Parts: sequence; structure tokens; C-alpha cells
Amino acid sequence: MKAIKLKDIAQKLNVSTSTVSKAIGGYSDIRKETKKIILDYVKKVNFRPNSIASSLKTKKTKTIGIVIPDMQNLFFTRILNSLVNNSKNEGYKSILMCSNESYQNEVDCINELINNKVEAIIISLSDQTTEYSHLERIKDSGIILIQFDKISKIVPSSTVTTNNIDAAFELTEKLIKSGRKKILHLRGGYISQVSIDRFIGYQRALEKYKIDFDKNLVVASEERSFKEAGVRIQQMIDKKIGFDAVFAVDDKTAMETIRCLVINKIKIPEQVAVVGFSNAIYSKYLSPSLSSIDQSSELFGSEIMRLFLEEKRMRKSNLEYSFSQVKIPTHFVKRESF
Amino acid sequence: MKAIKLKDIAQKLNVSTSTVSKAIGGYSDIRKETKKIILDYVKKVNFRPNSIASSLKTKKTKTIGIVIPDMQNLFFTRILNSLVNNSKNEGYKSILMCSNESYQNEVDCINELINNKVEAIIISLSDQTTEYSHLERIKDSGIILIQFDKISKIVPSSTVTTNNIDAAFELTEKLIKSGRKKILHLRGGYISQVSIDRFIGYQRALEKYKIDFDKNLVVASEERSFKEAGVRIQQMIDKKIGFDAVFAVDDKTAMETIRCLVINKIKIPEQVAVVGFSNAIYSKYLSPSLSSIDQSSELFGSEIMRLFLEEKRMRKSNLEYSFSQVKIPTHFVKRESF
DNA sequence: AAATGTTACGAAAACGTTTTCGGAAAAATA
DNA sequence: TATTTTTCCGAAAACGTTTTCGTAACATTT
Repeated sequence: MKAIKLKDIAQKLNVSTSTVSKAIGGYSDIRKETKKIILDYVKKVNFRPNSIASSLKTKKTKTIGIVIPDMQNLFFTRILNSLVNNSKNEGYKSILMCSNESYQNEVDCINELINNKVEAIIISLSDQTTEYSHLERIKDSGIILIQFDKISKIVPSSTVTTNNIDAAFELTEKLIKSGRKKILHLRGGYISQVSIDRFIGYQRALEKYKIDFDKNLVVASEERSFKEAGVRIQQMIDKKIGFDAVFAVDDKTAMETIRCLVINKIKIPEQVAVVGFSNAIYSKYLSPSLSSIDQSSELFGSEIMRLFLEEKRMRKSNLEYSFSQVKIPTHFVKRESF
Repeated sequence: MKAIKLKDIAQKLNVSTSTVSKAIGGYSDIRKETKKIILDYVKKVNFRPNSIASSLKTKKTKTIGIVIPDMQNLFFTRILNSLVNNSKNEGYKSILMCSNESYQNEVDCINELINNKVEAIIISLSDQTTEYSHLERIKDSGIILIQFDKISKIVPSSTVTTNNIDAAFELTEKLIKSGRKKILHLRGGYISQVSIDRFIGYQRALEKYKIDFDKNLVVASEERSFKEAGVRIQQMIDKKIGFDAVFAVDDKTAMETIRCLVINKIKIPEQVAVVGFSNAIYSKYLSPSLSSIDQSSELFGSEIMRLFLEEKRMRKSNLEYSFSQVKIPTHFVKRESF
């Protein structure tokens, strides 16, 4: 019951605690034979040094903090999964926090993480966030900051994002090349950079193929995603605004779109093609199944971890380093809806 | 940059570190005025005591460990969300780990959490887990264990689960009362208690209403959920095994079912009613939208936290206590598929 | 054999808190 | 005023590690 400690082992083996510590810590300042004796005993009694005490001394917690804005969003949970697994493989624990798309929550989370001396904070910003002093505070505390997906360019840090502009461009281009000319774009809110970038990609594709931009064909949400995309689509149909394709800002929005079209007996993809973004796990179970853009969440997690470890290494050896801006490649997943 | 500490404050205000500590810790052994002076200054310089040092001294980490088997499963992420928020409100951090439905991973996660001196481990077991010494180890380490959803009855602890038997019974009963007699049940694996219980509820309802149990109408998955439910349904259709309702073990399975039926031009719910379990966030966007059983994930999280705090309190005051087995109520969410 | 260099170990000082306990000063009682 | 009680504060000892540094013992070189 009572946890065994360094001193117990030292006494048992008639050595000093320093020696035991050195044996465990992989020090060179110790004879092969003594090291073996100690390690054998350590293994036998299954001793693991108290990580709290160790942290206090070394000022390393082997912990990263993760802040995401929404835990129901499959895009984030997939990245979260990959992040947690990757960090575990590197011997790091993950403290998870969720801002629930609230700026104040985000600030609280960050304060809490700073106070807990995590070695890095991995964050995707909330939709509400327009002020960034809390991010500065991370850096002031000497904690490594890695931003992903929804990032702020105002606070320099390494980032991992999707190339939303290019991906949206290609997606729109595909629609155009298939003969669609009236492409409805359900975009996210005006302050979401992700949403802005996807909209830019959409516009650029139209430009390239000399299709006039029609502002009636762009519907915006108040938030990152849509709450009632179906309602908006129904309005378009009722107003007889014709369209032959829908490019939805994410898969949830696309799902609602499909539902609305099916109810209206509009044939997908013959009359209207539908594409989403993010390749949510459920997209393939729809009927028609949803074509979408896939962003490898596995890659997100591993790249984030790589950037963190790299920055940590550079700092340790006092080397100059510059932040990396990694773009995760996307690819189109063709299913039935387009 | 250099973190401020107790001693710095003490020196600045010409008091001892003990006094500062008492002021912050809410001790009585201090004069109102001095306390105010100290707290004012603490607030001014925004000082937060080093939680590592504090943990070392008090042996309390204000941290809980959470282990779930699958981070893509919306049922778990919803509970996770509620758990993280609830624990944060109580001043606890959450270390998240994912077993990915692997026994060995589960064991690793738990060892890691024990080693990190979390105050409680909240776990839903992996599908593979059939041996429970790692759970015993949690208790041996003096850590509070709370199991939820997929639990082991072999290791006594407080638990929070759905009353799967009753919920499945009611669901089946509803189908029967609406006139359905040939109810196909897509059940999960044979070792998943959740799946077993839902099956039992299904059977009991049939019994009550004197409907002969037809083993052809029960299809089992190898795992907790289905990988290819659509394929299985298609086989049933091809084999001309008639059914007028489908009770799927979870929403993902139900979604695949709906897709398969739609493709086969089978009218839902007129020809075949479909019901799921868990009320996944996407269920309502389907066409037809999916009727399902909702388990309040918010309640899951708050009950788990309540049980933990209660057990902690009882331990502290050396009171006798017995474990609680909390059942989360369910309710049927009516949509279009039934 | 003397001088020098190496190796392996332990004593002890941190790391930043919390908490016990003794005692001075103040207040209350006699 | 003398005594007892109460109030408040600080010294110091933990908590369990890591890491520096001194030194004894041993090996190597002249």
C-alpha cells in the first residue's frame, strides 16, 4: 500500500539514493555491475519514481495540454485521438480541455494549463476568440505553443492547418468541370478563418472558369458551422433560386442539405451534386453517401507532435529556430452525392 | 519570465512563507488584515502557487484519469465532454487516455495513470477486456475507481450505466405495440455486456407479448458495434427473410441499415421501422431521420463526478461507504424512421 | 615509487510548497 | 497587577526526487 521510494531501495541495497537515481536515470556515472543490481531490484519490486517529485526537481512535467472548441465535432475528436495516441507513444500525458466555443472558457483553460506547467499547449481557437493576449501569456510562460486548424496569425507559433483555400478550389473546380455552373456555397461564419479560406477557394475557382459570382448563391452561418442548414436550403428552394450543386462548409451541413433535398425529391447527384468537407465518419452511411474532402487526422496529430518535439529539442540546445507552418494535404473522397 | 514563488511574496511583504501559504490556503490561523494585504498582493502580481510542489506535499493532484475505448464513438465523446466540463468546474484536471478497444492498451493507460497519482480513474472497459487485475491494481494504489457503460461486476466499484435491459425492452415493446411482429435485431458482440443486455430486453419484450423468438431475426456482430451492417441487411433481404422492423444496437448500425433499406427501395417506416440506440448527433440529419434511445450524456458526466467526490469525502472522514450503482434513465426520441 | 588521471560513489543541497509546533504579543480573566 | 487564555506569526521539517561536487579508490603514466 505505502508506495516504495528511492530511499527504500537505497537502504535495501546499501547504496545511496543518488546511486539509485543514477541507475534509473540512465546516467554514465555508475558502474555497470551496480547498475544492473539496482535495475534488477527495481524491476522486481516494480518501482517507478514518483513523477511529481521528479517534476518538481526537473521542471519537466511530461504533459501537454490540449484545447479544442467542440467535442462533438468529429473532425476534432479524430485529431484528438491521434494526438493522444501520439503523445502517449512519446511518453507524454495529455490534459484535455474544451472551450465549448467560448472565449472566456478558452482563457480559463489556458490559465489552468499554464498553472499546471504543461510543456506545450496545443490549441484550436474558439470561434469567438478575437483577442489573443492569452496566447501571448503561454509563450511568456516559456510554454511551447502549437496552433492547429483555427489559428491566429497574430501570435507567431508553429501551426498545422489544412490548406483550405486550395482544397476548396479543387473541390469547386471538380464541380465546375463536371458541368455544374450554379454552385451554392453554404459557408461558415464571417470571422472563422477556416470558413473564409474555403470561401476564397470557391471564389477563385469560379474566377478561373469565368463563372460570374452570384451572391445569392452564398449562404452564411452565424457560427463556424450551421445550426439549421436544412431550413436555409428549403428557403432557397422555395424562392426558386436554382442551383445544380452544393458545396457545404462541413459534413454536418452537407448531411442536412442532403436530407432537405431528398425530402424535396430532388435527385442527387443528377439534379444537384452535394459535397462536404472533413469526411466525417458517418458520411458514408448516408443515402446517398456523401462525397467529401478528407483531411488525414492521423497526420494532424503526428505533425503537431513532431513540431512540439522539434521545438523542444531546439530550445534545449539553445539553437535558433523558426516556426513551421505545416499544411496537411487533403484528398477528395468520391461517393454517391457527386 | 522567472516564475514568482511564495518566498518572493513573503520577502516583499516582510512576512514568512508560512503566513503567505496560510493566507492563500484559507487558513484560520491568520489575522484578517494580514490576510487581506497578502491576498491583495497575490492578486496584483497574479500569483498562483506551483501545483507540482503543492501536490508533492499534499499528495493530492487534483487530477482524474479518463480511459475510454473509442474516441470516434459519439456516445463516448459526449460523456467525455460532460466529464471534462464537470471536473473542471470542481477544480480537477482530466488526463485523457484511449484504449482503442485493446486490452493491452488499457493496461498501459492504467499503469500510466496510477504512476501519475491521479485521484480517480474513470473507465469504460475495452471490448477485449476479460481479465481485471489492472482494475484491482487501481484500488490497491488507493485510487478511486469509477466504471461506466462497459463495466466489470467482478471488480467492485461505483458504476454509472444505462439500464440497457429496460430501455431495450421498452423500445421493442413500442415496436410490437405498433403492430410489428418480425423485429430484426442487430446486436453487438457476444461478450459485450451492453449488447447482451439490449438483447435480453429485446427477448423479454417478445416473451411478454407472446411472440415466438426467431433466431433468424437476430444478427450478431463480432465486436461491440457493426463494421458492415449494410452487408448483413442486404443478405437478409436477398435471402427473403421478412421483417417489419429493425432494432439496431447503436445509431451507426441503424444508419447503415437505413441506407441499405433506402437503396432497396423499402419504405421506412411503412414497410420497415428502424430504431437505434444512443441518439448520435447525426441521427436527426438522416432521411428518414432516425428514431433512437437517448441517454443523457450530461447526466453521465455529472453522476460520475458526484460519485467520485462522494467517495473521496467519505474516505477523508474515514466513514464507511458502499459503492453506488447508478442507472441513467433513457427516453425514446421519436423521429421519422419509426 | 611517485605523480597524475579516472572512475564510482555518497553527502547534501536544492525544487516550492504545506503544516506542525513553539512562543511572543495581545486580550481576557481574576 | 498578576495570571491565564487566545491570537497570530515564523522556524523548520517534511514531500521524493535530481544533480552537483568532493573524495576515496583504483588505474595509468612517468
